[in-house]
Amino acid sequence: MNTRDKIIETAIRLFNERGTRAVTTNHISAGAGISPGNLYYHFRNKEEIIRAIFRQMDVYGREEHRRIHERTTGTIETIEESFVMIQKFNWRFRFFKRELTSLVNADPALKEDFVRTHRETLVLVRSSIDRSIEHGLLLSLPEEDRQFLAEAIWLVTLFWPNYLEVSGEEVNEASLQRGSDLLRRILAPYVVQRPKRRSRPG
Amino acid sequence: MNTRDKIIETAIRLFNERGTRAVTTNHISAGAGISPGNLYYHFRNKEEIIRAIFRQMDVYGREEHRRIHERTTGTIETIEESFVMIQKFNWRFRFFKRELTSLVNADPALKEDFVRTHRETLVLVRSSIDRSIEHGLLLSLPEEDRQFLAEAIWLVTLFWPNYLEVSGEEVNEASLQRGSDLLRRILAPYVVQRPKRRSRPG
DNA sequence: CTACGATTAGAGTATATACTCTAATCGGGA
DNA sequence: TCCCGATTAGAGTATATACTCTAATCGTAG
Repeated sequence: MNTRDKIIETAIRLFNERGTRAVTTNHISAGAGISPGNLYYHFRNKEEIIRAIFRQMDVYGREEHRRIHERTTGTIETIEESFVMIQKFNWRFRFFKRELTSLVNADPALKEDFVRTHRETLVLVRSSIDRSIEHGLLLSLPEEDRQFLAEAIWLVTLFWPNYLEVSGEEVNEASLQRGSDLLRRILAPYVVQRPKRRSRPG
Repeated sequence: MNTRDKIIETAIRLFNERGTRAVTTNHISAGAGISPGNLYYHFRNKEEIIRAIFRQMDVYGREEHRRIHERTTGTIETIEESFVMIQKFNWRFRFFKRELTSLVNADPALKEDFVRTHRETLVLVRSSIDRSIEHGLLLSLPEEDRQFLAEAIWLVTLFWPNYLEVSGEEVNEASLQRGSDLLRRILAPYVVQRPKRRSRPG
């Protein structure tokens, strides 16, 4: 692993553990086993490290989205699966979601990048809904309702881990599953296959 | 206004403007027109100021909740009204919601306080749903679904301003209204008197 | 090998920031 | 009036932290 990547990996780890505030560039260089000077040879400043992490997150995220899109048939089960996949992916970058609002507020460049990705994601979710409707898996909905449904899904996906943390709940397999359940219940009324039939396997 | 309150007011203003990270205790004392020594006579440290702000928020919040509870008949309209009221109240303490996860993660005492309030609020929302069902305004739902509905409502209420900010949208009357709309659409399927007859099968 | 650009070390620095200390002042009761 | 505790001023300090500087070393093309 080259020095640049070592810095990024260490930063992700420390940020996840202690938050961007508490972690200094000197901590990162020490953690990566390099000198502060070396760190600053690769990054102009701390903000740039965070931006680089976001860019990596973005690249992985797009891959993830593509994978989800490919295997998604539009059934409620695949939507749930996608949620779980996204949460697992987010776990690696959990500090970012945790501090999301502060981070994007503190760095206009980062905000711009995030907003772009955010909008693209919303389009993806929306198109997934459209597809499900076309395939007769979801009830036909007017344009406006589709958009709102997409936003509801994305809001829950984006903030569920934060919700857990501020609720005093541990973020683990089980509690993430609850987020997935919540999503299912939000979607349930729109699923063509009668939603009231709650005798799933289990 | 006494010195202590002056400090709190100034801190709220500056935190809202620039975030807790960028605002120093010296900024606060300067902004309040007092000396740093004086500030530290009233508060042991910065964390204590934030805790004091939360306590104030909590007191106001409880009043607000009581008022909402009194006038709420359980119709979808009053639920929307409550959302808007809560958002307006939150606006005064917007830094707190913005940095919510970081703040509670950084201060265990604050976290404990917040979690308590959070749980109480969830109970309130839940009882509001129960009441609506009893009055025949919402469809009867099994226990589990009620709880999830309460959580969905509270999650959206809690994170809607954050969602707007990270979406690159301005937080204003109109965008807050969209949050209220979202909430209505989440609830719509459970409302007994169908709000709008849509062209949907069933 | 040599030259040389890329990389790295690590001591060093300017500044910021949370917080302290002591003396002064205020305000109200005796 | 004087006293005395509560309050306030504000210079001062220890520490942290982001970042710099220069010299050393590495890797590789010629």
